[in-house]
Amino acid sequence: MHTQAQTSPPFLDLDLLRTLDAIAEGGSFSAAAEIVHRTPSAISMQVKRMEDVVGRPLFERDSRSVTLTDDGAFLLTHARRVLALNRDAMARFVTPDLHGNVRLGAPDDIAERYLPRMLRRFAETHPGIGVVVTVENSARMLEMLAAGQLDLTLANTQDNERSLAGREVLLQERLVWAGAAGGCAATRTPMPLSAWDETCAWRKAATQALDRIGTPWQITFQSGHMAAQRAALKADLAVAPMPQRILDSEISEVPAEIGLPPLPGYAIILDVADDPSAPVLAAADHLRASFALCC
Amino acid sequence: MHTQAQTSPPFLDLDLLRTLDAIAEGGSFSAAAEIVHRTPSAISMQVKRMEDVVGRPLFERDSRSVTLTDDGAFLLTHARRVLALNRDAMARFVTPDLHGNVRLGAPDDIAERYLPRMLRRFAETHPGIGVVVTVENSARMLEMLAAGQLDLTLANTQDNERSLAGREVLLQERLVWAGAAGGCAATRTPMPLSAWDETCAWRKAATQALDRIGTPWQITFQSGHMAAQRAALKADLAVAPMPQRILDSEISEVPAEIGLPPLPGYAIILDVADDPSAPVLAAADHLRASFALCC
DNA sequence: GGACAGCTTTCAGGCAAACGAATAGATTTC
DNA sequence: GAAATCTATTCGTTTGCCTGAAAGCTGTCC
Repeated sequence: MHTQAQTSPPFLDLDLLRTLDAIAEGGSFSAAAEIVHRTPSAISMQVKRMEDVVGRPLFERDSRSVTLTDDGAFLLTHARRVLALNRDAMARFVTPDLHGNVRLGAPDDIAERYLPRMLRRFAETHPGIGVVVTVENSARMLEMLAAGQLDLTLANTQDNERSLAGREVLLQERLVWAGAAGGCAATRTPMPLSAWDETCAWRKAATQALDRIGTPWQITFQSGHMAAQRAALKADLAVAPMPQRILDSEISEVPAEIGLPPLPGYAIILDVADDPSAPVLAAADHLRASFALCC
Repeated sequence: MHTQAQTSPPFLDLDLLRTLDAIAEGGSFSAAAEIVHRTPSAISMQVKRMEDVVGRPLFERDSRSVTLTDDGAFLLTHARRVLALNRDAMARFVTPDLHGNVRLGAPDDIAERYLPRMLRRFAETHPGIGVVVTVENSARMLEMLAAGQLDLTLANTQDNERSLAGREVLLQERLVWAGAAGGCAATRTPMPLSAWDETCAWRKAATQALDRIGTPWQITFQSGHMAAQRAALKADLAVAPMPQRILDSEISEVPAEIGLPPLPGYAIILDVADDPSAPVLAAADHLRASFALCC
């Protein structure tokens, strides 16, 4: 017997997942074949094996080109997570004694909520690399990156086509109207808003949405610190556009009955300076892996 | 040439990682062979291949038994993450159209910090299953489970033999004395403690440890909400027994010089009602996978 | 001390996967 | 409209991994 006992779940080998990723990247089986250094026939058979394991088609064959099915797309995001995780782990062995400093920028909501965890694990895999974190607003950090003052940076941005063009997206998420649980700030006129400064992507999204439906608003609280923003919301001083994930027992989404306009999504992007050093590349890979997992 | 081009990083196939996990679980190559339904010789060769890829020994051979090296242990945690991620993704295909509701209980520190992420990914893999979360203290939730008001629950407990007997442990962690970074609350007499109510496993562990060395203490802050606890710590109002993972830039471990007694570990357990439905089993599996990943 | 029972490892066969070449289909090109 | 060129797939051949048997090793039992 060579079939897996049904006690252990089926699994797709990394080899197959890498092929899936290559197909998505290259756009065709033959392009993928070059990427993974195999023949097109091998790709074809690997795809067949994958479809066999999951029991569902992963591609729609147009006899000219192939496109991912929903199941294929799902498996692709899974594949990318696993591959990033793998790269991250292998870094410990292939680049054992990488040394140097990495200057990383991050907006404070990310710096506060995600970076501690992520950088702790990075220190495990890359003990020789020091990370210097600069916390500023997203626009300022992109400037610093361009000016050579940062090696790589995370940033928040709106998730429309124009903003994301050519950018590497780590996370996309819906913005919601957040306010004190049970609070009434959203019912006041003009509506009190808490926000970062004018460059903030969330602020722009919120004010544009309000202007579109003609709701008057007013910035009543402005701070560059997430903690201060949260305090303002908890005190019911204002409402604010926030990523869904910051909601907790004290800060909740403003009920739909209030009639606030829907907010667009936003994205966290990763931007790396030109001609990055090996430590910078390692840090970038680690961030990719961490975000792929922890969202 | 069949060696990987150096452009693409080396990788260990899931097959090999599963073997590594099986060795750790079984304690020997031959035990692992039974687990993965292979012969001992295959295990031996797989290990050799793994060591070849990473370029370092993963096991120390005692000629009687094998023990993991540091590199091996590192790779094992990586392997378990990847395997859990895989099981989770495969659930979409092996249990395609599961429908129903799951009533899940969780203490608020877990509900606030972990569940949002975990449940979002669960919704991806099991779109037909709705999850209703109840947040209460751990003791109350075990009662509700016994009363049939919950289908499964997470709970905090001390990690001694008696508490864990027959329980499924998802996470074990050290408790530390947490206080404001640079704060002095721990030096006051009696020592001000922040804690949950009397049923809380952490509180019991802390007060017992203090009583044992005769340090006077006093509960100066009591709340059923994690956020409120954190606020009390940040304000240097009190110290509290906390899992290590909640430490951040504002809340840090009380320095050893203060002389506080060592705290026991604690555990997060998963308890499932008798005769669970298929959706409940799927949710339980997802929680297992998520916890294996996120710590 | 010798036989045994564990363990890991090595060494010959079998089988599944990848290669290379050829096939089939569809769009582009002149 | 026919050749050219791009796809994905199928057909034999070769390579790599697993199996099974046998060997080396080290403690244990009688």
